Amino acid sequence: MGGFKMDEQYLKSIQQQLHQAGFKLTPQREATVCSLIENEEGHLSAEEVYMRVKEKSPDIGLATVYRTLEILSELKILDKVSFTDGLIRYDLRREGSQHHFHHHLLCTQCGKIQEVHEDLLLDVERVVEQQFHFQVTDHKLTFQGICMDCQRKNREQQQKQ
Amino acid sequence: MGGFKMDEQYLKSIQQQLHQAGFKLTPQREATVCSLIENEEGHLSAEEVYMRVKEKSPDIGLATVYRTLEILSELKILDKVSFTDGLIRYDLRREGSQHHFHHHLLCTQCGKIQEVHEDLLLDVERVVEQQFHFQVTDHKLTFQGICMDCQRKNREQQQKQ
DNA sequence: ATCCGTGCAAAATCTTTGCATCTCG
DNA sequence: CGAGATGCAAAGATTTTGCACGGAT
Repeated sequence: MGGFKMDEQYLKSIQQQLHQAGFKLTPQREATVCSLIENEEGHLSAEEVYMRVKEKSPDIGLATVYRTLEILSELKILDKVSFTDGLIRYDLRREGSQHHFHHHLLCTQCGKIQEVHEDLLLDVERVVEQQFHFQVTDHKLTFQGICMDCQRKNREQQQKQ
Repeated sequence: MGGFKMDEQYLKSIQQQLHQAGFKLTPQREATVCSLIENEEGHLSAEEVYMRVKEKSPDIGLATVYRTLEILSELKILDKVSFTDGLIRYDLRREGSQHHFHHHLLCTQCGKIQEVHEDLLLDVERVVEQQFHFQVTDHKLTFQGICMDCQRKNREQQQKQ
């Protein structure tokens, strides 16, 4: 919506999923979904989504945002994630409900979170199924470490000294 | 400590780590650590730890349990984890801070959580480091799916019908 | 008219903090 | 003895819920 490009296709697809599940496409829900798409990979908390939605639709209530996020989670359009602070954050599941959730790389130095959409766990899941007889349906994987930028900064810092 | 076997060695090691980090060895802290060891793989919440500690040491306060859990987390004796409910749960890190955190298998049918102490991510970490230039220091991996017991139950259920 | 959705405010949870007192080392 | 730890209660923070009203079919 706003100035920069909005993934209309994706928005429509989500609206369709809401509709097919019997939910109405209210302005509040549309505004919430738009904010999520505009901040894709932003890993926003409920409060952060609320603040962004409120810029465009000032009359919306925080409870409505919570209720919408809950619906979107149930429909597997979103996944709830949580990193360093205890806050629940919401992450669009672009891969769809039929694929496994994407991975995250969390930099413990700058806090940045990078997404990995390639599924790196196919082999590991085979081991889990064969060795532990556990039938995998999904996964959540986060690597903690130092991102490329911080590695570079750290090297530069060392050279100065 | 109570009726069943208590891992004295592990308790001592944790007390030593507390001591070396400059913390006092109070009865409350000992009771908290004991409850955690007795309920290893229990993935207890703060409230659940509190209730268990209170059985042995009725005068302890919930705030003290929170403060102790926070200290143990900082010392990497515990890891905070979170599964289906939003609650923060505490998981003893037996592998120590020098190894990567163990994996979890969460059964979405019965809610049981199984631990996998073998590190299945060595190859994947190599890919992450080479392909994404991300220097991995730790990871958190949870598989969702159906545990062996539920698979069996489901098969038996199907045969009846 | 009916059903669903909404905003507001209150309630419910979970967690942290301030402070007087106590205790380990 | 003194710094750190504790218990209690109060405050904070986050999330859920109750309820009357509103809007679309």
